[in-house]
Amino acid sequence: MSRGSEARGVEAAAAAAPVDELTAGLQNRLFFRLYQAANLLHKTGTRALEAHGVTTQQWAVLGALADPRSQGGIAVGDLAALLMVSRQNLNGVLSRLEARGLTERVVDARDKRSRFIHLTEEGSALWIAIQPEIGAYYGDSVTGFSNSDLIAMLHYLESLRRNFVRIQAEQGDPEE
Amino acid sequence: MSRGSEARGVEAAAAAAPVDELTAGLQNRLFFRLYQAANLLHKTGTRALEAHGVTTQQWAVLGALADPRSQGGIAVGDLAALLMVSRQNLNGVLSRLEARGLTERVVDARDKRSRFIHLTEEGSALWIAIQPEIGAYYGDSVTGFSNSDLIAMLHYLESLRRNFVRIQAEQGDPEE
DNA sequence: AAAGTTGTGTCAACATGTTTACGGATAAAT
DNA sequence: ATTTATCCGTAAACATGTTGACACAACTTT
Repeated sequence: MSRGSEARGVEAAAAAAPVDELTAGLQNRLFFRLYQAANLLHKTGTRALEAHGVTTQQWAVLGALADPRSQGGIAVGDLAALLMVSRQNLNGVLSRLEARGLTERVVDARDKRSRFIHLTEEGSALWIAIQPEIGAYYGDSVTGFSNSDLIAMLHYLESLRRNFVRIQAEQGDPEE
Repeated sequence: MSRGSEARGVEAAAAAAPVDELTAGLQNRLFFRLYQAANLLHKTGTRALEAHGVTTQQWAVLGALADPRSQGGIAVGDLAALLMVSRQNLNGVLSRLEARGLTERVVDARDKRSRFIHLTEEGSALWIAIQPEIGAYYGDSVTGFSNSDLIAMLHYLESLRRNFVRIQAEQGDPEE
């Protein structure tokens, strides 16, 4: 999380550290960049769709609901797990989307405890309408990336995510 | 932001899209993974340092202040720019750190408008004390990554970040 | 049938982020 | 010297995230 450690160097090989200085420096910079990139993703992404009043978090939800795998709706708990977000937080986002008439909660006939979230007509229309803007924003954000670069970075992010999920389980996450 | 588009396929080459389906699908998945990874970073990272009551955002700040380049303090505006965060938000984090006696605001002698933020003795001690935990957490998060992998991913994140910064400027960011 | 488990919704407290806006102090420019 | 610009702090309103705790309905198990 700190800015690099290039300027350290002096006490390089001291105290038999668990990882060497090079690796530690790379890790520090990697996580700091991830932190910066995440902040900028939400800031610039939300601003890119400002005209539609949709935040990055909201299109993550809309996108998940528009996915073919969510045909007929997706349960709240499953959606929260997919987005890696708490149920309480998701509820807030869903409330705002519902207030705009973009999503609905429908009680499952088989298991009446479960609510299936799905897009309304308006939600579907909005999702389709904002695709060009989303595409333009994505394209702009990965300027200079070839498909190979996209695949490589996707792979790294997926590895990182999997490690995070494992850590979360090891930390005894209640939602696991 | 949506879950992949592997299940689309049917209307593949329709409407002369600006980018092909493959690229669009990769971008969708890339940003969704980034969103997930960012959420998990804060959740698992903050929990990893729960015993010290330090959040990921707070160690980003502490790390920046502990950096040799911040010797003698760093101006609030510069720190906000470094963290890619608004001045108003940074103020809140700094207030909490100050309340715990970890950081201080010192008026610059040359430019009395400017406040130099720097670590207190306690802040420095805490930063040093949590290094093992941070290192362990980082190492755990990048399990399976070689140094080459770290460098490659760091490079991709840096490219992405640079694109975000450019977009932010194009969007007419007031803080630019 | 009674007891336990599960899925949701909600409330509260907190930390993090954004935006717009204003005020005060100081520096820089005319 | 007066205007102008810059840096900082603060306030307010909002969206996003966390946690813990409770309540209710409904499914499952005994």
